[in-house]
Amino acid sequence: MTIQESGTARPAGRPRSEKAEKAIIEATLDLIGDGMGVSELSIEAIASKAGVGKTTIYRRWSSKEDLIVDALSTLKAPLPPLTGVSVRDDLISLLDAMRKEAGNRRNRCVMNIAMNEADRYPRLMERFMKRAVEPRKEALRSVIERGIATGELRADLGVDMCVAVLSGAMLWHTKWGPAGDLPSDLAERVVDAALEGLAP
Amino acid sequence: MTIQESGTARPAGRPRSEKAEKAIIEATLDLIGDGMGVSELSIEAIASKAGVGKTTIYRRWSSKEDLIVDALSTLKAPLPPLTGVSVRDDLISLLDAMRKEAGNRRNRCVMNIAMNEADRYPRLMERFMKRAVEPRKEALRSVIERGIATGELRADLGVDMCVAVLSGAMLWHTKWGPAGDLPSDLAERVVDAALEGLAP
DNA sequence: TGTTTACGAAACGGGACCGTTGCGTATCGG
DNA sequence: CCGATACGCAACGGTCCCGTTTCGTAAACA
Repeated sequence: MTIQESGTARPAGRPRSEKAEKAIIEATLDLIGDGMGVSELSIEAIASKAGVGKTTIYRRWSSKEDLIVDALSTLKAPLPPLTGVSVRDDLISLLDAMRKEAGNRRNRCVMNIAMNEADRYPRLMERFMKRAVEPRKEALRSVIERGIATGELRADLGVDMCVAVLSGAMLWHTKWGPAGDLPSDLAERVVDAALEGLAP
Repeated sequence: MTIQESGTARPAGRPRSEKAEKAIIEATLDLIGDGMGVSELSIEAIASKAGVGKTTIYRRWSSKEDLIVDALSTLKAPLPPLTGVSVRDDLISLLDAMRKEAGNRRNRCVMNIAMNEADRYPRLMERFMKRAVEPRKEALRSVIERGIATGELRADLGVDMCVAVLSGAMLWHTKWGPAGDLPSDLAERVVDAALEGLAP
């Protein structure tokens, strides 16, 4: 037994390929992005698409769920910067970020997974929710709470109802709105409709 | 060749069992209700759950998709009666119907299928949308159009935006709201929040 | 150079379903 | 009773994927 040089113990032998690992994650996300559900994803398909042997996958992850958890974790969540000037502007920024993400194939299908398979893959979803959904929900909540504090929003509705109306309207458009990309002014129109109300 | 009695030609031999047919449809809906996606449904599982031979299924439907189309078609769509007095009351009726349906295990999972698998099973979804989604959307649209005509709703938003805000808020609650059944006054609160707006 | 570990490829036995076929039985009309 | 058709059941060969193992090769270190 030799003395390890630095703090990190460098194991003997050939090191694991970073490139293979990236390729596996990418292949996984690509397949999810092509509309695959969790149960339809097969290790063989991922390995084939990544140009990798199955062994290389099993060496790193002990189950399909573990792999998917790691793959989803690499999806970064860059929330848009908020000016903090008016609540209306910040809400538009947040909802417009939702619109842009909905235009991305990967993000859209990941959202599908989040909505459909939560029951069957609870710990996968728990982690994914924490990583991707909660930050957005929290950002929206904090803007709404600020609006309630400054009087820009009604205090009697509750934060959840405000979140529901705003993000629900965006969600509806991504799912059942006219086909094609969402119009670039959608976020602004949604916020104005929600803030001023449907009644005159 | 004998003369057929009535107009309907009664084929010779043992008639197909109505009971088996019902059992197959029920088993299919049950499995979907248990969270199965379309691709995970297997004919063998359906046959087993229905207490039926696979042959009995293949004799009636040539593909899994055909069976699912028929099964989904049996889900009735009893829209609530509308008083036609105030637009607000009719909107609450429609949204409360959504709330009640969301509490039903079968309907909830059918909704999941509609939202997730539309890309992969287009003709299945086309038929299902026509049968289950469109009538509700149309009912909502017609109430909203009436509201615009009578001046109870703003005319400048467009019908789609109103639909999005109202049903989007309900959709959000069913998916990401607090766990458990939706509160019984949810529809009323959603309608009031949407009509009067989030701003004071 | 030799050791150690990772690599891609291929093959394994096993399981789930597929869609089909044959079997013995049940249920209809004639 | 007879012919026709449907029934449940079991079995078929075929495909896909599982998770594991073996193989020859590649890349790190001593």
